[in-house]
Amino acid sequence: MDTATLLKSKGLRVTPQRLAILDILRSTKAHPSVETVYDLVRERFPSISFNTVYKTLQSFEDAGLVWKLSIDNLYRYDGNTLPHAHFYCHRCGMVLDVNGELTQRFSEFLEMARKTPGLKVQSMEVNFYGHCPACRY
Amino acid sequence: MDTATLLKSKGLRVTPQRLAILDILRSTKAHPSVETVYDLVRERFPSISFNTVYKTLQSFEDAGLVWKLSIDNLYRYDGNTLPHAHFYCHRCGMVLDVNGELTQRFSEFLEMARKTPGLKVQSMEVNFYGHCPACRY
DNA sequence: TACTACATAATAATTATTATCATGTTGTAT
DNA sequence: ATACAACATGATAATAATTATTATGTAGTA
Repeated sequence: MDTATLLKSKGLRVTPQRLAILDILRSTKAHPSVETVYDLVRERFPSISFNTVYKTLQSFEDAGLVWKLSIDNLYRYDGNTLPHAHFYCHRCGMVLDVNGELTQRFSEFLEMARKTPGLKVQSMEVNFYGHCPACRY
Repeated sequence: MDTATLLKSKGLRVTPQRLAILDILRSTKAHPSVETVYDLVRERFPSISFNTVYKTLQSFEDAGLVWKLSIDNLYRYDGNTLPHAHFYCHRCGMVLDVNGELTQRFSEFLEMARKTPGLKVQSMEVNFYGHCPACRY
């Protein structure tokens, strides 16, 4: 779906800044932090403020357009909201999607937790930590 | 095992502060933050510094005595280092262990991720988010 | 075209985590 | 028992990341 249409469909206003920010998240698999999105969007909007990026990402998450991940005590944004696990490299800080068999099991895991009496489970995060291919030694 | 013996077995020095801190973690299921451990240990050692608690917890984690969890961008310490999942209540901030069927599956999940080519997976965190029994409405 | 509600930008405050360094204490060897 | 080297502690400060405030600007709607 077209990015402007996507924003409208969630009842969000369409501004050049928002289009740029959402386009960035939709086109990367790098799971950028607010800071990184800020750096990227400044290439096109040099005068955009950090606060705008921060608040915009927040509203995107509230609308369910993006996934706000908490990995190693850092927030990272993922344009892919489908359930999947993540890997964090302790050496270089890179965040990768973990694909394969795990992804199918992911939802089963969530369903299992939802059966815990008393708990109202809204979301789930699965984070692996270690070294990525480039940093492996 | 006796707490002093446990410290020694990991090559760590035994001090009154360390005994108190490790005892706290071994006797609670509350997954306290550094700040909370600091508050608890001050009941017995009113002049202990935050830094001591912070550094001590860090060395405990390095020695594998405790588990440093990253949940909702906050570090929490768990005296139980056996693999298990956690639940975080967005309302009250409480962290609970998730027991049952999930715990057995936890290690399978880790093994699955370890099969991902190229990755060197060291650890794994599974965090559920939602409302706890007391905060459910 | 005008108007209202929301978005933006500049700035500042807050919170959590980590660092520095002088002094004190533990473990070990005498 | 004593002394000493290595590490722990406490006081303080710095850092890093996240969130708040507010005046001005713009999108959406009538």
